[in-house]
Amino acid sequence: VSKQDGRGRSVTLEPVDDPAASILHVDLDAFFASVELLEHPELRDQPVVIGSRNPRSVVTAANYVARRYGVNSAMPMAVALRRCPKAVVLEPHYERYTHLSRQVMDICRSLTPLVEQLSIDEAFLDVAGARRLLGTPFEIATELRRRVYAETGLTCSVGVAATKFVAKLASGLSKPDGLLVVPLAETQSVLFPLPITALWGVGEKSAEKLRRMGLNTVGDLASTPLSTLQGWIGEASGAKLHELAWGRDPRRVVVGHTEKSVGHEQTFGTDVLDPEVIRRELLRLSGQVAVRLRKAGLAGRTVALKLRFGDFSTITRSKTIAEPTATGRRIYEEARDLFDAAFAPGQRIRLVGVRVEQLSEGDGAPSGLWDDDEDWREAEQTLDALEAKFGRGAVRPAALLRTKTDQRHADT
DNA sequence: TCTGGGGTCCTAGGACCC
DNA sequence: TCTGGGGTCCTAGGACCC
Repeated sequence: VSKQDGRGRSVTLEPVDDPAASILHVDLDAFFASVELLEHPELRDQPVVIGSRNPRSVVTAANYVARRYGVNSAMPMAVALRRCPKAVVLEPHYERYTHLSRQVMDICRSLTPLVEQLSIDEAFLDVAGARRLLGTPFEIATELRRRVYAETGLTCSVGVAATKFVAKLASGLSKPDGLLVVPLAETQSVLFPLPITALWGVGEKSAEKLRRMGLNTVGDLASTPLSTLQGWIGEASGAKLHELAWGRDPRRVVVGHTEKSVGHEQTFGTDVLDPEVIRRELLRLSGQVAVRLRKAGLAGRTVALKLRFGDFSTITRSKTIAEPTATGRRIYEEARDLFDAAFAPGQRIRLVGVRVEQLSEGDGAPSGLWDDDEDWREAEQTLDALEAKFGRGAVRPAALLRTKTDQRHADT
């Protein structure tokens, strides 16, 4: 079968099989947009863009009709609407996406336990052990695509190869609604003609650097001596890219995934000059981060603050503390101190973010007294108000917690 | 009408230790 | 007597991915 991909290139799809190619990469097509179209089938042939209405928003997803106008994810909404004024803009509904994502992942897991979820709309499957029960990887991929469509109404693309990287590449080449098997023996002939940006980890900056060195295709990169490459782009990146260019990728499909950091950030509708507004936002973000940490049973030792200024320049400041924490109060205190040290009056703040790193399985969260997150938030707000009145450090959180608990007992 | 929010990984310098 | 090499941790910045 021969068909066109999203960029008008011709892609050949063959029902080939190769025992060495047992890794599947599943990728839902234009996921958020496709989900919204399930609810609005009448818009199917119109350009549809997902994003919020606020003036600083970006495109989170675009259907294939909109992409023909040059509209893509991460593009400022203003630019997207300039390119495609007739685009229908729909607000995102994350609960729907999460729900459908779960359905699709369940279908994957019914085929093999070796499923590694990469993001909300992507997963790797290793079907080496499923061959005798379910058939060749090609047959399994076909069945997977059939079931995803039958059970959710969504189309997906699947790449099949011997490695994760090539499988992911293959799903991208087959998009939308495609299936592409790259047998081990054909890996290099598929890889070498592709532009260097096809390599996982080569974005615009690296591509520009490599092009200046005369490298335009994956094949060019493969034939560059490793040490030369490392001299240009660094030890680790050089080695990794060189391996990928030859189609070598030792990463296995792993089922569990441990988070390394948890964070939240917020861009203001208009830049903020008042540091008190920033501190309030820091308190809110710290609380959100803490809630997520406690829900995951985690605590962290490093608190990182992120500030983006009116001119879009961005700084980060971080502080590592001795004991892991998962309380909004503690996270906020560090974030606020970092902010106070970094902020100079007159600066316009566009974005503020809080992230907690160096996570461990945490008894950093005091449990028992306050395991209810609503109570936490309320306590933190109360504390904030008291500090505003009596000054920082004038209120002992422990005392407040006790008072609050006593009061609840009294109410009961 | 110019730039979201969630992340991961790498680099590089300095402090510190053996 | 003027300065090695290996390792870890911390901090800041940046590229990249979805």
